[in-house]
Amino acid sequence: MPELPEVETTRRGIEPLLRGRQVEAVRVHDRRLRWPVSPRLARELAGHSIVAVERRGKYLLLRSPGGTLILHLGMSGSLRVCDAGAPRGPHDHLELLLAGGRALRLRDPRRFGAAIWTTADPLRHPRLRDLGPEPLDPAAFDPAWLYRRTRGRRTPVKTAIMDARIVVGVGNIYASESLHLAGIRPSTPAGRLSRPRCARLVDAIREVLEAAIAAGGTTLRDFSDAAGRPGYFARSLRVYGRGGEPCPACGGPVRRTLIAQRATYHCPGCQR
DNA sequence: CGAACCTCCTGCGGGC
DNA sequence: TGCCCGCAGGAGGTTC
Repeated sequence: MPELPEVETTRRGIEPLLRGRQVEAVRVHDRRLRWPVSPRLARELAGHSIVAVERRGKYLLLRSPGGTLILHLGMSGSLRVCDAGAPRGPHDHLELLLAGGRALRLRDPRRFGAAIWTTADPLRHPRLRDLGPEPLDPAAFDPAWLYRRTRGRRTPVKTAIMDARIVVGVGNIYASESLHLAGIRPSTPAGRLSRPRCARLVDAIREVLEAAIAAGGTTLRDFSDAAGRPGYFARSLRVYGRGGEPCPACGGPVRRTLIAQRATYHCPGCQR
């Protein structure tokens, strides 16, 4: 489910409620996430306060003096801050009980998400250390980088921009959206992109992600922010999920294809 | 190294 | 109404 805009929307929602707040206890209701939740988490986080809520790619980092909780929402995860006594759903697997009677809950029906506890530098954790640049940081993600990292690669450009070692945060929705905005066909071999087209694509990715964050993310089915509200970017989607509908730019029909087994949407008229 | 493919898991909507 | 199938926003792991 969540790509960078949804994760950032979540981060912005939970940060003011978590920062400076003590975690009184940790409840693990089901440790069977992508990797089993470490038993050390409850022992070593309880009693500490959250000092920062950061994001790296699609990962959230909850820092405390005792260590860092690294969260990933997978396909179906969401975080919610609620009253500690509010009824718990069957997929609320992890719960941080906060001072003041509230709780942060991780809900994840498919359990593709992760909750990783580390007392070391989280940015050097194997899950994070090889991540590429943040797309919203112009100093980190720029046309020269994209150009260099795609040379010699025959993989479709859509697959390349979904590769977190090239750039983080772009998932299946925003890959199609960015390529449409940039006028680039998703199946184009990444290594054949010219420098100017790399520049257009970098701009498009940034523009799409920023607009999506401003709208609170995309809710297709079940994404909701920390307060349980949906995101409103779905109505701004230009091609994703719109196979057969008219392209907003030229009016021609949007085509649905399959790239690397993932649904892909583009306008054959606008994208070359 | 790159590329193709498979995998984890639950829920939902469509077709019959 | 019920059942079966395909599909879903991610990404790690294996194999060649």
